[in-house]
Amino acid sequence: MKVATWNVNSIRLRIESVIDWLEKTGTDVLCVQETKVEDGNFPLEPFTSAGYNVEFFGQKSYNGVAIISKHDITDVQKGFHDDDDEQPKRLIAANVNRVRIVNTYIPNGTELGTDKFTFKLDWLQRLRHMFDSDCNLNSKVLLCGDFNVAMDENDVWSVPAWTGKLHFTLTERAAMHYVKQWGFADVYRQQNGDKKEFSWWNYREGSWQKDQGLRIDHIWVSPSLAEKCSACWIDRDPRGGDKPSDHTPVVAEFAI
DNA sequence: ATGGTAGATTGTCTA
Repeated sequence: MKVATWNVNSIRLRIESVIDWLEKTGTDVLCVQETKVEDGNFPLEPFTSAGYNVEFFGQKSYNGVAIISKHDITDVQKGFHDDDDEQPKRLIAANVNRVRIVNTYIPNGTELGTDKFTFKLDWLQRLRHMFDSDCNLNSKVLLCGDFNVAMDENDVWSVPAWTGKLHFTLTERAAMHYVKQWGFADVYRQQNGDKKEFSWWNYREGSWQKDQGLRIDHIWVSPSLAEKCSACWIDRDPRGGDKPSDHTPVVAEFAI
């Protein structure tokens, strides 16, 4: 089973390239973030025509997540259990092929010391608590998405440039590490050692051309799923195409 | 300190 995560930065604008990529790569499950569309306007038809099921949870203009799968999608959860309607649409979870898949668009944080930065840290606490209460460490659990955190020095193009900056502060990394300590392995690191590759490049400053990016899109899995992982890679092709998202897909393959 | 680009939307907000 091939599982991917991709922040598409508008599913409606990117619909053709997403469908093309799915068909070209034969991906079984694609988790997308920043769909930026209300559920009533989600472009469902292109996916069903291509043989995929979709569960989505979105809002106008901002945020929005979806799980796109060749297999049946069951036991869908949208948002945290205690969220009200006003909360940003940043999490969708479901069972696919007996794997609990949690797809998240973790808050950006905007700027250190702001309410939004605090919101990001609090959100990560809630994410950890969700695994504590809902998931068994012995079951197959996969957490993926745009985490908006680079976890170690090989995840940023320049350590001096990023030290103390949003996405790479010790505070954010510690909060993210607490989530990881539930029992997750980063399958990209497991499969690729210290390799330095990125999943996001700023639209500004010619970042893509200079390969000045961050690895902030991740696939983390529970121990029984880590055992089954045979490969994990970053597919740079979509980022180099016409009118690209600022993120590119991360893919993991499992022998299940 | 500011601006550089992009998307949804149409006056700004978010990233």
